[in-house]
Amino acid sequence: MQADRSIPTLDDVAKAADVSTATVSRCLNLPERVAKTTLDRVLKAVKDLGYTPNFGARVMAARRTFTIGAIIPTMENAIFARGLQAFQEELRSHGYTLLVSSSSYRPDVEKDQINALVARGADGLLLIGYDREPEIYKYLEQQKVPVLIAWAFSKDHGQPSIGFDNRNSMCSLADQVIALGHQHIGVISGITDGNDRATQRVEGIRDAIQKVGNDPNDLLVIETDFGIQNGANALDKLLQADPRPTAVMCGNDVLAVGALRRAKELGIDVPSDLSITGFDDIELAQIVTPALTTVHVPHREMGRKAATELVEMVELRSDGVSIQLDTFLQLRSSLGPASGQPHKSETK
Amino acid sequence: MQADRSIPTLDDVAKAADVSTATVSRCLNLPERVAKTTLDRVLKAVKDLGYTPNFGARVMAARRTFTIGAIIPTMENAIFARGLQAFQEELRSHGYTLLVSSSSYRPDVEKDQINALVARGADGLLLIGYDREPEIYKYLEQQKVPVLIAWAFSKDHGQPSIGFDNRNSMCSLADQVIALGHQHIGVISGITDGNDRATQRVEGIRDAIQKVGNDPNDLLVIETDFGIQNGANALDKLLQADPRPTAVMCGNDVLAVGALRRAKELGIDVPSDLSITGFDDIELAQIVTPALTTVHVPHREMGRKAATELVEMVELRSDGVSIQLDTFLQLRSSLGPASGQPHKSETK
DNA sequence: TACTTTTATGCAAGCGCTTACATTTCCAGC
DNA sequence: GCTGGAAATGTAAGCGCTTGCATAAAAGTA
Repeated sequence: MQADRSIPTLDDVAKAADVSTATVSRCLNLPERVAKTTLDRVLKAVKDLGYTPNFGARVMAARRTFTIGAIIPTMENAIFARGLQAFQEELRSHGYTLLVSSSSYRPDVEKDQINALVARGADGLLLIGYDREPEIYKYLEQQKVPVLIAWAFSKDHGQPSIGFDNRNSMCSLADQVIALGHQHIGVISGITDGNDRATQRVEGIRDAIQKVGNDPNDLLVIETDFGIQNGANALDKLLQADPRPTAVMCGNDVLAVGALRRAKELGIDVPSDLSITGFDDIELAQIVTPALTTVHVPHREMGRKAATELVEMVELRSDGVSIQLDTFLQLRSSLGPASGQPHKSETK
Repeated sequence: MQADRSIPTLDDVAKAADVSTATVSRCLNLPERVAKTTLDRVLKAVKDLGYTPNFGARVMAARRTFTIGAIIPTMENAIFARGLQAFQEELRSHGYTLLVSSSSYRPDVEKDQINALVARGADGLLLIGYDREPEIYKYLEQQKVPVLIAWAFSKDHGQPSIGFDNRNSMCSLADQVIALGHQHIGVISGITDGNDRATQRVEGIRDAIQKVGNDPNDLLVIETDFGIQNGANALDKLLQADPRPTAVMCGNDVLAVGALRRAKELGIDVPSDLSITGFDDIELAQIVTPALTTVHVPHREMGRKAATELVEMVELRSDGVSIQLDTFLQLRSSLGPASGQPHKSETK
């Protein structure tokens, strides 16, 4: 009961076990280089004193933390959660701890957090998307912290990344929408400024429009912050357009669910009066009624692979490779033929 | 372009600005105690070199990190997300950084993470619920890390906490369910072992049953892991019971949404054939069809208050107080009168 | 002008740990 | 019983920063 003595240090343990601090340190880090009997004695002392190594000191002396940092735009919903969970599990199996921060989609906050994480000695960083000030990349390079970008993939960026082609994926979905006869497509997008993923997705839709010979600039796009409510409000605006869109493509499932809800509130039937699509295929997408047509993103796989790759980078076995994952269309009932278009069940 | 020189240190800055390291340190930490001209010179050097303080060293020397750690059971869904977001925002306004880990509902993982966070110098910790090995509390006390428990409130525990009365809240909901004529209630609960919140919620239902003079031990309870799918599967089991329950009360909204989905798949109409209730009132609850009757928990308020209180504790202005928040019943359409019971719209 | 305060800076001692290198101990082999 | 090399342990020099104390410079004061 050495009650309120202060926190025990390596030194205390060394004294208790009657060895040098070096030996204690070795017991903790390279036990095989210590005689069995001393090991036992030291370990007992550690236990008796309830000793835990001071991380700051350890970091400083050993220059390694076995910590990986991740900064995601938001924790408020499932979009990043599933991938991150897989990321964490995989990291854990490699002996790393994950620390997460969320930036609320604000570049300045993200910058602070990158700083915080780096200063705290993160061995590596997982960041979402490419778009950020170049000086951040410069800083990271200078600090020699390996960075892996996730949720995006593009050949045009130097950074190693693991993700999928947001543009092409969305384009495929748009192809499908167009094939169903939709001429007037409205888009509810996340804020594209500083968000390459959102930008690419809108571009994908434009690509599809261009392919069929229409003018991509006619595309009706509403940008809005993240959130179900925002999706709902955006739909209102879209519905005022003339001609009114017959299909609304959303930049992500959350916005789509919002749009869906508002449509329901307004008595607009989905999909017969209006088609709505999402992107991500989060769990929510199959829960809502009607279930959401969306682009399926392999979140777990992405998280897992990101972890293995980042560990490789941290342990200097890799300079960082980029991996492209495949998405696929998840067709569900929220997408149907354009109203007024001929289709099977049409009676009039 | 002092290209690949190594990471700049305080020393480098001191040399560049031609002052002592102490002065540089002061410029960074107590700028008001430094002459304006030197301040400018030092700040310029800091900028030129792209200097960032080494956190480990700083922690070691100053014994403060301005970091708060939080360990939540899961990031995979919104249950903790909203509260945590508010928690983080509030912390940020006090100058603290939040680091989050998730334990996947596994006590051993949680223990590791508590260790990791403490070792990393977290100034304070936010933990969910009371139930964990006593030695963890002992360790935390020894390490002098203030801990605040959230998402639970009870007078029977020594730990300061901020939350609500899980038992009473669920009891009120059960009262309501019983008042609607439901005699056979099935329960889908999270795993109660090591989870006081889940335990309390089930107890709350038993309380309500007892109040009306029935035997609380007759209550049909299925425990299952977290997840929509698990909720769905649990419903299957519950439906095999004889007599079949007319109402299913779920330990949280996620399980409830799963049950709802399965009911829909089985062609069971909610609420006319079966009532389903949740707990938490996450966004999902009002998105599903029919919208979920649930217990509303003031997540944001809880997060915000937890942050202010924990900061008080960390800065030794408080020993930790416990705060109880109120929940309220959020009645929506997934709960109706027991089938076969007389009610307004009954025709036969 | 000489003397006391105040303000700005420097000096140097750690903070708790790791690790290269030095030293001691042990034991196989003769 | 000696000797040499391997194995175990100790010594001590940092890692990069903060901060109490000492000192120097500036500003009042009479």
